[in-house]
Amino acid sequence: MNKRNLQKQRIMRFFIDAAKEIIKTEGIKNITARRVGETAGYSYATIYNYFKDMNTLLTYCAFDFLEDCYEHVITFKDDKWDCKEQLIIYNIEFFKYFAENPEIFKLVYLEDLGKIPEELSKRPSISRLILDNLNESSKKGYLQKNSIDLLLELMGASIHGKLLFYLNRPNENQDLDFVLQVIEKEIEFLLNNNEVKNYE
Amino acid sequence: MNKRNLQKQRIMRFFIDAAKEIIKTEGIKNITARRVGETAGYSYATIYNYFKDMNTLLTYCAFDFLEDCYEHVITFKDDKWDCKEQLIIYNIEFFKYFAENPEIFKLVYLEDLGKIPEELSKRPSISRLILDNLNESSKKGYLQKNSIDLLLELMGASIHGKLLFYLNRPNENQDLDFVLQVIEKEIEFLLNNNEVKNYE
DNA sequence: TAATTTTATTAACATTGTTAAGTATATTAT
DNA sequence: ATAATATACTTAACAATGTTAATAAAATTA
Repeated sequence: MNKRNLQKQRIMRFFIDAAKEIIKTEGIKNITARRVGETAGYSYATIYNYFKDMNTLLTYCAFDFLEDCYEHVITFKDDKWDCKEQLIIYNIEFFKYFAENPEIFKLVYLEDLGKIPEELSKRPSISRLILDNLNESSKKGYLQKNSIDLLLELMGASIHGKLLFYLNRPNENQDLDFVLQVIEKEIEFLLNNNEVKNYE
Repeated sequence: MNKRNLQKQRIMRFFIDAAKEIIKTEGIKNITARRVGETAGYSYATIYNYFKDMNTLLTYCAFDFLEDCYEHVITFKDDKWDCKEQLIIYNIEFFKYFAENPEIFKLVYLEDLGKIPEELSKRPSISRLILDNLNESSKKGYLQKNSIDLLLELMGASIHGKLLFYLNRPNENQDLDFVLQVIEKEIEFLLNNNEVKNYE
């Protein structure tokens, strides 16, 4: 019976959207089953008819946010850019998305969500976007082909590490624009220094 | 009255050690005021005579663990190593410390500890250790002097990002030895590719 | 319309961090 | 040494939380 399923998906969506809204405004620490229920227009206990527990609901939110992030970044894809510039833009916009939504970062990357439902694991990923770019950059001679994997891993780890420091170290109080500049410089450093020497 | 203070420090230590033990064994999610009190040999309410709240106690634990981590890493300092090898060893041992103690990583880097008491902010830091090494590596010609800051930042962000993925992605189930190899390769990549050309 | 299944709510429970009130212990003054 | 006082600790209580069970309401089917 497919109608059943559609209706179920819709109600789930109410709860997910309610939870996302609360996370963005009140923060991950202040989300409660009761608040989600109220915002969604249901009793708090109804959540448990649709999600095993709060953690499961939060996991849905996390993957939803990841998709939102992808949508944000892909907005800045433009063929007018040279692929090195494009790579920098991807990284900067990715960083900005979470820098402007600290609570989303906390949910997606810092929260212990436990086992992830398989259905959620396969979605369009930014990692793929960067990989494609690195392949193109390699063709253009910005880096050696056998460095692609290493650079993908290195850039990914680095930008997440930076976000971790930027968002979880209230004392240090880093300036966003400065961090963005550092990101740009690092990427230029990584590509320039591994440029294929054509004259060899 | 200094005796008072000494006694106070001692009781605080009981609670801190109790909390650290619980975090290591039961995990950060399963620590409760009541358990800490019991393990320390006091009532749970006594904690509040020594710490403003649980978060403050956890913050003390976090900085204590950071010191333990430093102690662990410094163990592997040895003049027999070339400074590039030494740099790899520092990074690998740092990674291993948290890889073997996931709950410590969660507390130190992922937990939202709020404002950090000033007294805790100044401790021997691994970042300093790496910086010294990079300066030495630069003298030996493994990298250019004006790349030191960038590499320090890049390596630091990268290794924390890797830890984040390694410890918070139970589905992906990465192999520790493989990650350690990647770390080694990345450092070699970063130093080799920026070697100062002496013949220029 | 009656019977049944599905969906949602209310009430209750155990656990949590934290506080206030009270009790024991140690310190000081006489 | 004993009374007065300050310090250290505990017990009891509170409100908030996630979750479940019992119950009511609504929708579907017969």
